[in-house]
Amino acid sequence: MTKQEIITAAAHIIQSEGYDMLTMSSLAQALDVRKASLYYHFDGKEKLIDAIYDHYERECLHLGFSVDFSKDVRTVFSTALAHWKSIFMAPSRSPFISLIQQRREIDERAWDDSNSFRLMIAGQCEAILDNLAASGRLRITSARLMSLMLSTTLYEGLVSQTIDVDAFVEEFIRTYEAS
Amino acid sequence: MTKQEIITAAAHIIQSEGYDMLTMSSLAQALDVRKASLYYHFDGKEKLIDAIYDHYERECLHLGFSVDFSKDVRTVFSTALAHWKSIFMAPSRSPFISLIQQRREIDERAWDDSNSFRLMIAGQCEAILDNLAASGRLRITSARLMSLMLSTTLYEGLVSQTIDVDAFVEEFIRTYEAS
Amino acid sequence: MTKQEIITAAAHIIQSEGYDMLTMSSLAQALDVRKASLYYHFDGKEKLIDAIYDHYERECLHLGFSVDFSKDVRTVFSTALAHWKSIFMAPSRSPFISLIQQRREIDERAWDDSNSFRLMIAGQCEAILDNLAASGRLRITSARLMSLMLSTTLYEGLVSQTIDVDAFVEEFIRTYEAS
Amino acid sequence: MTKQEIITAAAHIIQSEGYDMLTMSSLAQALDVRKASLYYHFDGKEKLIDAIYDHYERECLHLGFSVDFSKDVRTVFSTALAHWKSIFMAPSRSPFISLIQQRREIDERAWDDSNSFRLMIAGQCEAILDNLAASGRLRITSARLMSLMLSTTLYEGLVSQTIDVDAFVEEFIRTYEAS
DNA sequence: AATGAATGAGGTTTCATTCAT
DNA sequence: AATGAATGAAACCTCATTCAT
Repeated sequence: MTKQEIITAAAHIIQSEGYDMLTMSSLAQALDVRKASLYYHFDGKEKLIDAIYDHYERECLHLGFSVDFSKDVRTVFSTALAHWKSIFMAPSRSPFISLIQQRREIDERAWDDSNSFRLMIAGQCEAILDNLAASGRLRITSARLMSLMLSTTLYEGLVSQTIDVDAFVEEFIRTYEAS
Repeated sequence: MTKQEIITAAAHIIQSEGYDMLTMSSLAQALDVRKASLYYHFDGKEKLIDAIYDHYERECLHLGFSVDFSKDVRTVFSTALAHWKSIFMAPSRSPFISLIQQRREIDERAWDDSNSFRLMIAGQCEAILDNLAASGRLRITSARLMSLMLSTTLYEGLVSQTIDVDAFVEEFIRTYEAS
Repeated sequence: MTKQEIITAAAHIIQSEGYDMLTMSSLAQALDVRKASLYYHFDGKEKLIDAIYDHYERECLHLGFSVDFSKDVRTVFSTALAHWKSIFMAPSRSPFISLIQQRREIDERAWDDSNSFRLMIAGQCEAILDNLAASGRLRITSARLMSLMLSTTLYEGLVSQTIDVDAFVEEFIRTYEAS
Repeated sequence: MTKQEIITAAAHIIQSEGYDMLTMSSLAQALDVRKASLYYHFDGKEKLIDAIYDHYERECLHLGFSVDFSKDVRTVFSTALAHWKSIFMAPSRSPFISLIQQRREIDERAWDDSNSFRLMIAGQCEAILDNLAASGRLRITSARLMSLMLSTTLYEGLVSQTIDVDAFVEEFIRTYEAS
């Protein structure tokens, strides 16, 4: 059992059963070790939680991203969308998204991470809209305003899965693409 | 001490300290009664939580709303915004918003309520955009798409307070108002 | 079960099994209640220990004492000795003596209490020697020096029971009594 | 790391933090090794404690001592006092004194060692008083009684440091020296 | 000679709950 | 309507110890 495995198992419990169902007991059971063993690897629950944040922040918040704006509108968006999905929906990262959603209102750190994600998407949306509008491929009145709305909607769709982001983006393109 | 007072106190703890800090002990302390007294009013914690949902759902989800579309664009929006703010930010209701935000991923009921709010705003946004676009006062390509983005952004701004909704609406109007 | 009973039971465990054998479990067992019950009466082990000190300090450190110096030397000493024995050896107080002996080197409070007892005996010894020397019934060169030695020896004899205090006092009187 | 170093480190923890703060963990940390390593040297905590007693008993209880009674009173006492201080206050031995003080009421062995020290001082005091009284340099009624009080007071002063032994001895000499 | 990893036992504490009063 | 007293379960954590390497 490595620190890695413990962190992953803990994150999975948080995602599947909820933050307050993560106990040292449930975690030990999930890993098929005894409770005391966990304390060999982490100096208590709080440190473990910190390590979860540390791990996933390293994993998630430094993901590079580049778009080739010379490609057509649909390609630009689908590239970006694939990137975002790989962050928010990939099985290896979604436990973290679930964590910060659950704890946003309570943990400062979850709040900060949540905002980092928002700002990341917002910035990337703005870059895309700016570029595509400037090159006349998208008809958008205010790229700034639109990128706020677009990114908020995408973020919400990606994390809560109440919005079909593929359909939404498709409709967005159809609506704002320059004839 | 009435059921009402208990519910209110519980909701305040959830808002100010987080859902998992609501314990029968902390609640009793907040109300300055002994723990056992709470069991006279509620048959256990689960029933109490149910009662919190019951109470606030009655409070929040049946709030009527009517807009006089003959008024000018700015008035229509500011009326709607005032209404939404009264739901999401009024001290008497914000504890519930905090609750469903915290528990959205975990409690089915919080999830449902959260979606009800979303759908409510979405529907009202769509009605407004439809009407104002139809009467030529707003230049919007697709009222349906725009109301999804607008309502999502407003919802997010109202509950997380990371977006200045007043400034956002003002900019929205400036951008899409028909000259 | 009253706070009183808990304190007494705890002190008895400390005396008979040693300070570090006092656990919430052993205490609960001694009182034939469940561990959790103890927490109804005391907010944790530390507070319980504090309460033990509080209780016995109130019991022990305010014990009045008066000697009738008109009585003969032997009577004066045996009165005083009876008084000291009632403090250090009475079943109701000896657990506390045992506690402060065990913890003198570790707890500030035990150290302070231990010194209070020493000073109490020292003061009373000095008063006795002063008086009996002044009235010519005891031949003592320096009452101050002798009361330091006498009180230290008595204290040690009373708490550790390695010295037979009765025999010691008898010999002391025989040695220093004015012919 | 040698057995010696472990014993010394353990004794220092006992002295500075208290007997119950000596754990295999704290000891390993103090020595900057892993817990398991300690078990290479000692078959468990109990054996380690035994070794501590063994070591310091060998160190302390066989310390030779001789006084040249032909020297003057002050020299005799200051020689003896220097000897006792070297036992009780020397940095290399004081941890053991602290240990037996802390455990006197609990460990048989600490109790025995404590008494050995007492008896040692008592014997040496009696020898000194006997000799100096016999040679007329000290005016003492009963050397036996006085040596009990003197040794008890010295012992207490040396181990608890609540009595200034130098000043005490000086006053003792001034008081009982033959004019 | 040392240690990484694990563990059973037992420690302190908190939780929701009950029940007689 | 309220509460004093108690409790089983389960939380977090520490302890001494073992064992393969």
